[in-house]
Amino acid sequence: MIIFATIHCDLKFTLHHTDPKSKARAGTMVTDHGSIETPIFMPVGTAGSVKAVHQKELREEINPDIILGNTYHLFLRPKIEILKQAGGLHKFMGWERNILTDSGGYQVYSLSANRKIKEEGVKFKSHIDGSTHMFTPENVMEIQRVIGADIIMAFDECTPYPCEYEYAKRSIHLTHRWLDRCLAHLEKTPLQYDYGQSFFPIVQGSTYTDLRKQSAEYIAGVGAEGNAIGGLSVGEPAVEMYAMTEVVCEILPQDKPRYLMGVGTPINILENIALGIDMFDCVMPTRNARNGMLFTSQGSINIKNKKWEDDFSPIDEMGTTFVDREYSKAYLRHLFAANEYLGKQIATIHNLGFYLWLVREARKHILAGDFANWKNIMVKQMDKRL
RNA sequence: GGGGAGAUACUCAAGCGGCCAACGAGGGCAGACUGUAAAUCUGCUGACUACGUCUUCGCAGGUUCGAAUCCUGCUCUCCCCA
Repeated sequence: MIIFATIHCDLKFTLHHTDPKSKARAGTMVTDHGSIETPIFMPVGTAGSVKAVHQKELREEINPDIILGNTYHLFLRPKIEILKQAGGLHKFMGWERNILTDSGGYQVYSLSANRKIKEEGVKFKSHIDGSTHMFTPENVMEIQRVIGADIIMAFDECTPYPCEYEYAKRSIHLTHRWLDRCLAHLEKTPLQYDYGQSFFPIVQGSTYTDLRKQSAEYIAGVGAEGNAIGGLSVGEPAVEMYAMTEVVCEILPQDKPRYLMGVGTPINILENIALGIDMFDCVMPTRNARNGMLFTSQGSINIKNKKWEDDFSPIDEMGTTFVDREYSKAYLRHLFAANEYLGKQIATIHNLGFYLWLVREARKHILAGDFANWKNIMVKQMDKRL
Protein backbone atom coordinates (compact mmCIF):
# COMPACT_ATOMS: atom_id res chain seq x y z
CA MET A 1 0.00 0.00 0.00
CA ILE A 2 1.28 3.41 -0.90
CA ILE A 3 0.85 6.06 1.69
CA PHE A 4 0.76 9.05 -0.59
CA ALA A 5 -0.28 12.06 1.35
CA THR A 6 2.04 13.70 3.74
CA ILE A 7 -0.55 16.28 4.55
CA HIS A 8 -3.03 15.72 7.32
CA CYS A 9 -6.30 14.77 5.75
CA ASP A 10 -9.50 15.03 7.72
CA LEU A 11 -11.99 12.24 7.63
CA LYS A 12 -14.57 12.90 4.96
CA PHE A 13 -18.02 11.51 5.47
CA THR A 14 -20.57 11.54 2.72
CA LEU A 15 -24.13 10.50 3.39
CA HIS A 16 -25.66 8.91 0.32
CA HIS A 17 -29.07 7.89 1.44
CA THR A 18 -31.34 7.67 4.44
CA ASP A 19 -33.99 4.99 4.57
CA PRO A 20 -37.49 6.45 4.23
CA LYS A 21 -39.12 4.18 6.82
CA SER A 22 -36.34 4.19 9.40
CA LYS A 23 -33.33 6.30 10.27
CA ALA A 24 -30.88 3.93 8.61
CA ARG A 25 -28.14 5.63 6.61
CA ALA A 26 -25.68 4.61 3.93
CA GLY A 27 -22.52 6.62 3.59
CA THR A 28 -18.84 6.63 2.83
CA MET A 29 -16.00 7.70 5.08
CA VAL A 30 -12.64 8.48 3.54
CA THR A 31 -9.34 8.58 5.38
CA ASP A 32 -5.72 8.40 4.29
CA HIS A 33 -5.96 4.63 4.51
CA GLY A 34 -8.88 4.33 2.17
CA SER A 35 -12.62 4.52 2.17
CA ILE A 36 -15.07 2.90 4.53
CA GLU A 37 -18.56 2.16 3.34
CA THR A 38 -21.18 2.49 6.04
CA PRO A 39 -22.87 0.92 7.80
CA ILE A 40 -19.74 -0.98 8.73
CA PHE A 41 -18.82 -3.70 11.16
CA MET A 42 -15.22 -3.43 12.37
CA PRO A 43 -13.60 -6.72 13.40
CA VAL A 44 -11.84 -6.46 16.74
CA GLY A 45 -8.10 -7.00 16.76
CA THR A 46 -7.32 -6.05 20.33
CA ALA A 47 -3.63 -6.92 20.51
CA GLY A 48 -2.69 -6.24 16.92
CA SER A 49 -4.34 -9.36 15.54
CA VAL A 50 -7.88 -10.33 14.70
CA LYS A 51 -7.68 -13.51 16.71
CA ALA A 52 -7.34 -16.69 14.63
CA VAL A 53 -7.32 -14.89 11.26
CA HIS A 54 -4.37 -14.13 8.99
CA GLN A 55 -4.19 -10.66 7.53
CA LYS A 56 -4.33 -12.33 4.12
CA GLU A 57 -7.61 -14.06 4.93
CA LEU A 58 -8.90 -10.91 6.53
CA ARG A 59 -8.06 -8.87 3.48
CA GLU A 60 -9.07 -11.31 0.77
CA GLU A 61 -12.00 -13.17 2.30
CA ILE A 62 -13.56 -10.99 4.94
CA ASN A 63 -12.42 -7.75 3.38
CA PRO A 64 -13.32 -5.13 5.99
CA ASP A 65 -12.35 -1.52 5.36
CA ILE A 66 -11.37 -1.05 8.99
CA ILE A 67 -10.44 -3.06 12.07
CA LEU A 68 -9.90 -2.26 15.74
CA GLY A 69 -6.94 -2.25 18.05
CA ASN A 70 -6.79 -1.53 21.76
CA THR A 71 -4.67 1.13 23.44
CA TYR A 72 -4.50 -0.59 26.82
CA HIS A 73 -3.44 -3.96 25.44
CA LEU A 74 -0.93 -2.59 22.94
CA PHE A 75 0.51 -0.26 25.55
CA LEU A 76 1.24 -3.22 27.84
CA ARG A 77 2.44 -5.44 25.01
CA PRO A 78 4.41 -5.02 22.79
CA LYS A 79 4.74 -1.57 24.45
CA ILE A 80 4.75 1.81 22.83
CA GLU A 81 8.48 1.99 22.16
CA ILE A 82 8.27 -1.08 19.94
CA LEU A 83 5.27 0.29 18.04
CA LYS A 84 7.17 3.51 17.51
CA GLN A 85 10.19 1.63 16.17
CA ALA A 86 7.88 -0.40 13.94
CA GLY A 87 6.51 2.79 12.44
CA GLY A 88 3.03 2.38 13.88
CA LEU A 89 0.52 -0.41 14.14
CA HIS A 90 -0.31 -0.58 10.43
CA LYS A 91 3.26 -1.46 9.53
CA PHE A 92 3.81 -3.60 12.60
CA MET A 93 0.89 -5.89 11.85
CA GLY A 94 0.89 -5.63 8.08
CA TRP A 95 -2.52 -4.04 7.70
CA GLU A 96 -2.71 -1.32 5.09
CA ARG A 97 -6.31 -0.33 5.54
CA ASN A 98 -7.96 1.61 8.32
CA ILE A 99 -7.53 1.00 12.00
CA LEU A 100 -9.46 2.44 14.93
CA THR A 101 -8.09 2.20 18.44
CA ASP A 102 -10.20 2.09 21.53
CA SER A 103 -8.76 4.24 24.27
CA GLY A 104 -8.78 1.87 27.21
CA GLY A 105 -12.09 3.25 28.44
CA TYR A 106 -13.63 -0.20 28.14
CA GLN A 107 -10.90 -1.62 30.36
CA VAL A 108 -12.00 0.86 33.03
CA TYR A 109 -15.16 -1.24 33.02
CA SER A 110 -13.90 -4.75 32.25
CA LEU A 111 -10.88 -4.60 34.55
CA SER A 112 -12.75 -2.84 37.34
CA ALA A 113 -11.15 -5.09 39.95
CA ASN A 114 -7.68 -3.95 38.81
CA ARG A 115 -8.08 -0.22 38.60
CA LYS A 116 -8.83 2.93 40.53
CA ILE A 117 -10.54 5.95 38.98
CA LYS A 118 -9.46 9.42 39.97
CA GLU A 119 -10.02 12.84 38.48
CA GLU A 120 -6.53 12.73 37.07
CA GLY A 121 -7.09 9.42 35.30
CA VAL A 122 -7.18 5.70 35.96
CA LYS A 123 -4.55 3.71 37.76
CA PHE A 124 -4.39 0.21 36.31
CA LYS A 125 -2.72 -2.88 37.56
CA SER A 126 -1.50 -4.79 34.53
CA HIS A 127 -3.31 -8.10 34.07
CA ILE A 128 -0.06 -9.44 32.62
CA ASP A 129 2.52 -8.73 35.30
CA GLY A 130 0.74 -6.75 37.98
CA SER A 131 2.71 -3.58 37.31
CA THR A 132 0.83 -0.33 37.87
CA HIS A 133 0.20 2.20 35.13
CA MET A 134 -1.61 5.49 35.02
CA PHE A 135 -3.85 6.28 32.07
CA THR A 136 -4.80 9.91 31.73
CA PRO A 137 -6.62 11.66 28.90
CA GLU A 138 -3.27 13.20 28.00
CA ASN A 139 -1.11 10.11 27.82
CA VAL A 140 -3.86 8.12 26.14
CA MET A 141 -3.78 10.68 23.32
CA GLU A 142 -0.01 10.40 23.10
CA ILE A 143 -0.14 6.63 23.07
CA GLN A 144 -2.78 6.64 20.35
CA ARG A 145 -0.64 9.01 18.29
CA VAL A 146 2.18 6.49 18.45
CA ILE A 147 -0.02 3.49 17.70
CA GLY A 148 -1.14 5.55 14.76
CA ALA A 149 -4.71 4.44 14.16
CA ASP A 150 -6.77 6.38 11.65
CA ILE A 151 -9.51 6.93 14.18
CA ILE A 152 -8.66 7.38 17.84
CA MET A 153 -11.08 7.43 20.73
CA ALA A 154 -11.53 9.71 23.70
CA PHE A 155 -10.58 8.32 27.08
CA ASP A 156 -13.88 7.73 28.86
CA GLU A 157 -15.38 5.78 31.69
CA CYS A 158 -17.57 2.92 30.50
CA THR A 159 -20.01 2.43 33.35
CA PRO A 160 -21.36 -0.98 34.31
CA TYR A 161 -24.99 -2.09 34.26
CA PRO A 162 -26.87 -1.57 36.41
CA CYS A 163 -25.49 1.79 37.42
CA GLU A 164 -26.86 4.09 40.09
CA TYR A 165 -28.24 7.32 38.68
CA GLU A 166 -26.02 9.49 40.81
CA TYR A 167 -22.95 7.54 39.80
CA ALA A 168 -23.86 7.69 36.12
CA LYS A 169 -24.40 11.42 36.45
CA ARG A 170 -21.03 12.02 38.05
CA SER A 171 -19.47 9.72 35.50
CA ILE A 172 -20.66 11.61 32.43
CA HIS A 173 -19.23 14.79 33.85
CA LEU A 174 -15.92 13.09 34.45
CA THR A 175 -15.99 11.71 30.91
CA HIS A 176 -16.76 15.21 29.60
CA ARG A 177 -13.92 16.79 31.57
CA TRP A 178 -11.62 14.08 30.31
CA LEU A 179 -12.85 14.81 26.79
CA ASP A 180 -11.85 18.47 27.12
CA ARG A 181 -8.42 17.38 28.28
CA CYS A 182 -8.12 14.92 25.39
CA LEU A 183 -8.91 17.67 22.92
CA ALA A 184 -6.57 20.18 24.50
CA HIS A 185 -3.73 17.71 24.57
CA LEU A 186 -4.32 16.35 21.10
CA GLU A 187 -3.68 19.79 19.64
CA LYS A 188 -0.31 19.82 21.32
CA THR A 189 0.57 16.30 20.27
CA PRO A 190 1.89 16.08 16.71
CA LEU A 191 1.06 13.34 14.27
CA GLN A 192 3.75 10.68 14.29
CA TYR A 193 3.35 9.43 10.75
CA ASP A 194 2.53 10.76 7.30
CA TYR A 195 -1.23 10.37 7.48
CA GLY A 196 -4.03 11.97 9.43
CA GLN A 197 -5.89 10.81 12.52
CA SER A 198 -9.48 11.57 13.42
CA PHE A 199 -10.71 11.80 16.97
CA PHE A 200 -14.10 10.54 18.19
CA PRO A 201 -15.60 11.55 21.54
CA ILE A 202 -17.92 9.18 23.40
CA VAL A 203 -21.42 9.66 24.79
CA GLN A 204 -22.10 7.99 28.14
CA GLY A 205 -25.02 8.14 30.58
CA SER A 206 -25.85 4.51 31.29
CA THR A 207 -29.56 3.77 30.71
CA TYR A 208 -30.84 7.19 31.80
CA THR A 209 -32.51 9.17 29.05
CA ASP A 210 -31.81 12.58 30.55
CA LEU A 211 -28.15 11.79 31.13
CA ARG A 212 -27.80 10.38 27.62
CA LYS A 213 -29.34 13.56 26.19
CA GLN A 214 -27.11 15.73 28.27
CA SER A 215 -24.02 13.79 27.29
CA ALA A 216 -24.98 13.69 23.62
CA GLU A 217 -25.42 17.45 23.59
CA TYR A 218 -22.03 17.92 25.16
CA ILE A 219 -20.39 15.55 22.70
CA ALA A 220 -22.18 17.09 19.72
CA GLY A 221 -20.94 20.48 20.88
CA VAL A 222 -17.35 19.43 20.41
CA GLY A 223 -17.76 19.24 16.65
CA ALA A 224 -15.70 16.11 16.17
CA GLU A 225 -15.33 14.26 12.87
CA GLY A 226 -17.36 11.38 14.21
CA ASN A 227 -19.14 10.51 17.41
CA ALA A 228 -19.42 7.39 19.48
CA ILE A 229 -21.90 5.95 21.93
CA GLY A 230 -20.39 3.91 24.71
CA GLY A 231 -21.55 2.23 27.89
CA LEU A 232 -24.15 0.06 26.17
CA SER A 233 -24.23 -3.70 25.59
CA VAL A 234 -22.88 -4.19 29.08
CA GLY A 235 -25.76 -6.37 30.23
CA GLU A 236 -28.83 -4.16 29.87
CA PRO A 237 -31.89 -5.48 28.04
CA ALA A 238 -31.74 -4.83 24.31
CA VAL A 239 -34.81 -2.57 24.43
CA GLU A 240 -32.99 -0.23 26.80
CA MET A 241 -30.00 -0.18 24.49
CA TYR A 242 -32.21 0.73 21.55
CA ALA A 243 -33.96 3.40 23.56
CA MET A 244 -30.64 5.03 24.42
CA THR A 245 -29.36 4.81 20.85
CA GLU A 246 -32.51 6.43 19.59
CA VAL A 247 -32.32 9.32 22.02
CA VAL A 248 -28.65 9.95 21.33
CA CYS A 249 -28.93 9.68 17.54
CA GLU A 250 -31.54 12.42 17.56
CA ILE A 251 -28.97 14.76 19.06
CA LEU A 252 -25.72 13.74 17.38
CA PRO A 253 -25.06 15.56 14.09
CA GLN A 254 -26.53 14.00 10.96
CA ASP A 255 -23.50 14.72 8.84
CA LYS A 256 -20.96 12.85 10.97
CA PRO A 257 -20.57 9.11 11.39
CA ARG A 258 -22.03 7.55 14.52
CA TYR A 259 -20.27 4.66 16.15
CA LEU A 260 -22.03 2.38 18.62
CA MET A 261 -19.24 0.79 20.61
CA GLY A 262 -19.23 -2.90 21.45
CA VAL A 263 -22.43 -3.90 19.66
CA GLY A 264 -23.39 -6.60 19.12
CA THR A 265 -25.47 -9.54 18.00
CA PRO A 266 -26.52 -9.57 14.33
CA ILE A 267 -29.99 -8.49 15.45
CA ASN A 268 -28.61 -5.68 17.64
CA ILE A 269 -26.70 -4.42 14.63
CA LEU A 270 -29.69 -4.30 12.32
CA GLU A 271 -31.87 -2.66 14.95
CA ASN A 272 -29.26 -0.02 15.63
CA ILE A 273 -28.67 0.64 11.95
CA ALA A 274 -32.39 1.35 11.80
CA LEU A 275 -31.88 3.94 14.52
CA GLY A 276 -29.12 5.75 12.65
CA ILE A 277 -25.86 4.04 13.65
CA ASP A 278 -23.12 3.80 11.02
CA MET A 279 -20.30 1.93 12.75
CA PHE A 280 -20.12 -1.12 14.99
CA ASP A 281 -17.51 -3.32 16.58
CA CYS A 282 -17.88 -6.35 18.80
CA VAL A 283 -15.86 -9.32 19.95
CA MET A 284 -18.87 -11.55 19.54
CA PRO A 285 -18.21 -12.92 16.03
CA THR A 286 -14.58 -13.67 16.87
CA ARG A 287 -14.80 -14.80 20.49
CA ASN A 288 -17.97 -16.82 20.03
CA ALA A 289 -16.48 -18.42 16.93
CA ARG A 290 -13.58 -19.69 18.99
CA ASN A 291 -16.13 -21.09 21.42
CA GLY A 292 -18.05 -22.92 18.70
CA MET A 293 -20.89 -20.53 17.95
CA LEU A 294 -21.69 -19.69 14.36
CA PHE A 295 -23.96 -16.89 13.22
CA THR A 296 -25.93 -17.37 10.03
CA SER A 297 -28.75 -15.62 8.23
CA GLN A 298 -31.03 -18.45 9.42
CA GLY A 299 -30.07 -18.30 13.11
CA SER A 300 -27.15 -19.33 15.24
CA ILE A 301 -25.49 -22.73 15.51
CA ASN A 302 -23.57 -24.35 18.33
CA ILE A 303 -21.33 -26.45 16.13
CA LYS A 304 -20.20 -28.49 19.14
CA ASN A 305 -23.67 -30.03 19.47
CA LYS A 306 -24.00 -33.73 18.78
CA LYS A 307 -26.71 -33.12 16.20
CA TRP A 308 -24.09 -31.97 13.68
CA GLU A 309 -21.97 -35.09 14.07
CA ASP A 310 -23.07 -36.62 10.76
CA ASP A 311 -24.37 -33.53 8.98
CA PHE A 312 -22.19 -33.29 5.90
CA SER A 313 -23.95 -30.25 4.49
CA PRO A 314 -21.85 -27.08 4.05
CA ILE A 315 -21.29 -24.90 7.12
CA ASP A 316 -23.52 -22.22 5.62
CA GLU A 317 -25.28 -22.72 2.30
CA MET A 318 -25.85 -18.97 2.03
CA GLY A 319 -22.37 -18.12 3.21
CA THR A 320 -20.01 -15.83 1.38
CA THR A 321 -16.56 -17.02 2.39
CA PHE A 322 -14.78 -20.09 1.06
CA VAL A 323 -15.02 -21.88 4.38
CA ASP A 324 -18.80 -21.91 4.16
CA ARG A 325 -18.73 -23.97 0.98
CA GLU A 326 -15.59 -26.04 1.45
CA TYR A 327 -16.18 -27.49 4.89
CA SER A 328 -19.08 -29.49 6.28
CA LYS A 329 -20.74 -29.03 9.64
CA ALA A 330 -19.64 -32.55 10.57
CA TYR A 331 -16.02 -31.72 9.81
CA LEU A 332 -16.13 -28.45 11.72
CA ARG A 333 -17.76 -30.18 14.68
CA HIS A 334 -15.00 -32.77 14.56
CA LEU A 335 -12.34 -30.05 14.61
CA PHE A 336 -13.93 -28.51 17.70
CA ALA A 337 -14.26 -31.89 19.39
CA ALA A 338 -10.60 -32.61 18.66
CA ASN A 339 -9.65 -29.07 19.73
CA GLU A 340 -7.88 -28.44 16.44
CA TYR A 341 -6.80 -24.84 15.80
CA LEU A 342 -8.28 -24.99 12.34
CA GLY A 343 -11.79 -25.24 13.78
CA LYS A 344 -11.48 -21.89 15.49
CA GLN A 345 -9.97 -20.36 12.36
CA ILE A 346 -12.76 -21.62 10.12
CA ALA A 347 -15.46 -20.51 12.56
CA THR A 348 -13.93 -17.05 12.90
CA ILE A 349 -13.67 -16.56 9.15
CA HIS A 350 -17.25 -17.69 8.79
CA ASN A 351 -18.60 -15.36 11.49
CA LEU A 352 -16.69 -12.30 10.33
CA GLY A 353 -17.67 -13.07 6.76
CA PHE A 354 -21.28 -13.22 7.88
CA TYR A 355 -21.13 -9.98 9.88
CA LEU A 356 -19.55 -8.13 6.96
CA TRP A 357 -22.10 -9.62 4.58
CA LEU A 358 -24.88 -8.49 6.91
CA VAL A 359 -23.83 -4.84 7.01
CA ARG A 360 -23.13 -4.77 3.26
CA GLU A 361 -26.54 -6.23 2.62
CA ALA A 362 -28.04 -3.64 4.95
CA ARG A 363 -26.29 -0.93 2.95
CA LYS A 364 -27.68 -2.31 -0.32
CA HIS A 365 -31.19 -2.26 1.06
CA ILE A 366 -30.78 1.25 2.43
CA LEU A 367 -29.62 2.42 -0.99
CA ALA A 368 -32.47 0.51 -2.61
CA GLY A 369 -34.96 2.08 -0.20
CA ASP A 370 -36.37 -1.12 1.29
CA PHE A 371 -34.23 -1.46 4.39
CA ALA A 372 -36.95 -1.42 7.04
CA ASN A 373 -38.87 -4.27 5.53
CA TRP A 374 -35.75 -6.35 4.88
CA LYS A 375 -34.53 -5.69 8.41
CA ASN A 376 -37.75 -6.97 9.94
CA ILE A 377 -37.59 -10.17 7.92
CA MET A 378 -33.94 -10.74 8.82
CA VAL A 379 -34.45 -10.09 12.53
CA LYS A 380 -37.23 -12.66 12.64
CA GLN A 381 -35.22 -15.14 10.62
CA MET A 382 -32.03 -14.84 12.69
CA ASP A 383 -33.73 -14.96 16.06
CA LYS A 384 -33.37 -18.69 16.58
CA ARG A 385 -30.96 -21.44 17.46
CA LEU A 386 -30.46 -24.06 14.77
C1' G B 1 8.19 -73.23 39.84
C1' G B 2 9.40 -69.18 43.84
C1' G B 3 8.62 -64.10 45.51
C1' G B 4 6.12 -59.38 45.13
C1' A B 5 2.37 -55.73 43.45
C1' G B 6 -2.42 -54.86 41.80
C1' A B 7 -7.85 -55.23 40.03
C1' U B 8 -12.58 -48.66 41.75
C1' A B 9 -17.77 -45.65 37.15
C1' C B 10 -16.47 -44.57 29.49
C1' U B 11 -10.72 -43.87 30.51
C1' C B 12 -6.88 -42.63 33.98
C1' A B 13 -6.92 -42.29 39.12
C1' A B 14 -8.00 -41.02 44.74
C1' G B 15 -10.29 -43.42 48.72
C1' C B 16 -8.28 -48.09 52.86
C1' G B 17 -14.65 -49.44 58.55
C1' G B 18 -19.71 -45.11 58.89
C1' C B 19 -19.10 -37.94 56.61
C1' C B 20 -19.18 -42.79 49.62
C1' A B 21 -23.21 -43.12 44.27
C1' A B 22 -17.62 -42.74 45.65
C1' C B 23 -12.00 -36.74 45.36
C1' G B 24 -9.51 -35.24 40.95
C1' A B 25 -8.31 -35.29 35.65
C1' G B 26 -9.66 -36.67 30.80
C1' G B 27 -13.67 -37.91 27.72
C1' G B 28 -18.98 -37.15 26.81
C1' C B 29 -23.47 -33.90 26.90
C1' A B 30 -25.38 -29.01 27.35
C1' G B 31 -25.06 -23.72 28.37
C1' A B 32 -22.72 -18.79 28.55
C1' C B 33 -19.99 -15.13 25.87
C1' U B 34 -21.72 -7.76 23.19
C1' G B 35 -15.54 -0.85 22.73
C1' U B 36 -11.40 -9.24 24.33
C1' A B 37 -7.55 -10.56 31.55
C1' A B 38 -11.53 -15.41 26.93
C1' A B 39 -7.92 -21.16 22.49
C1' U B 40 -12.17 -18.83 28.23
C1' C B 41 -15.93 -19.89 31.86
C1' U B 42 -20.29 -22.68 33.99
C1' G B 43 -23.49 -26.96 34.78
C1' C B 44 -24.57 -32.17 34.26
C1' U B 45 -22.26 -37.04 33.55
C1' G B 46 -24.68 -45.26 37.77
C1' A B 47 -30.10 -46.32 37.18
C1' C B 48 -34.91 -45.00 38.17
C1' U B 49 -41.65 -44.79 39.33
C1' A B 50 -36.29 -39.02 40.87
C1' C B 51 -36.44 -33.25 47.72
C1' G B 52 -36.93 -40.32 47.41
C1' U B 53 -35.59 -45.31 46.05
C1' C B 54 -32.54 -49.07 43.92
C1' U B 55 -28.00 -51.51 42.11
C1' U B 56 -22.42 -50.38 42.02
C1' C B 57 -15.71 -50.38 43.64
C1' G B 58 -12.68 -58.22 39.65
C1' C B 59 -15.84 -62.89 41.36
C1' A B 60 -17.82 -65.87 45.56
C1' G B 61 -18.29 -66.26 50.57
C1' G B 62 -17.41 -64.32 55.61
C1' U B 63 -16.60 -60.72 59.97
C1' U B 64 -19.40 -56.26 61.63
C1' C B 65 -25.02 -52.53 63.81
C1' G B 66 -22.38 -50.91 59.24
C1' A B 67 -17.51 -52.84 54.05
C1' A B 68 -14.89 -50.01 48.00
C1' U B 69 -12.21 -50.24 52.67
C1' C B 70 -11.04 -56.12 57.28
C1' C B 71 -10.75 -61.90 56.56
C1' U B 72 -10.88 -66.50 53.26
C1' G B 73 -10.99 -68.71 48.56
C1' C B 74 -11.09 -68.07 43.35
C1' U B 75 -10.11 -65.51 38.55
C1' C B 76 -7.19 -62.22 35.89
C1' U B 77 -3.01 -58.54 35.15
C1' C B 78 1.90 -56.70 35.94
C1' C B 79 7.06 -56.98 37.99
C1' C B 80 11.40 -59.73 39.86
C1' C B 81 14.04 -64.44 40.48
C1' A B 82 14.68 -69.50 38.48
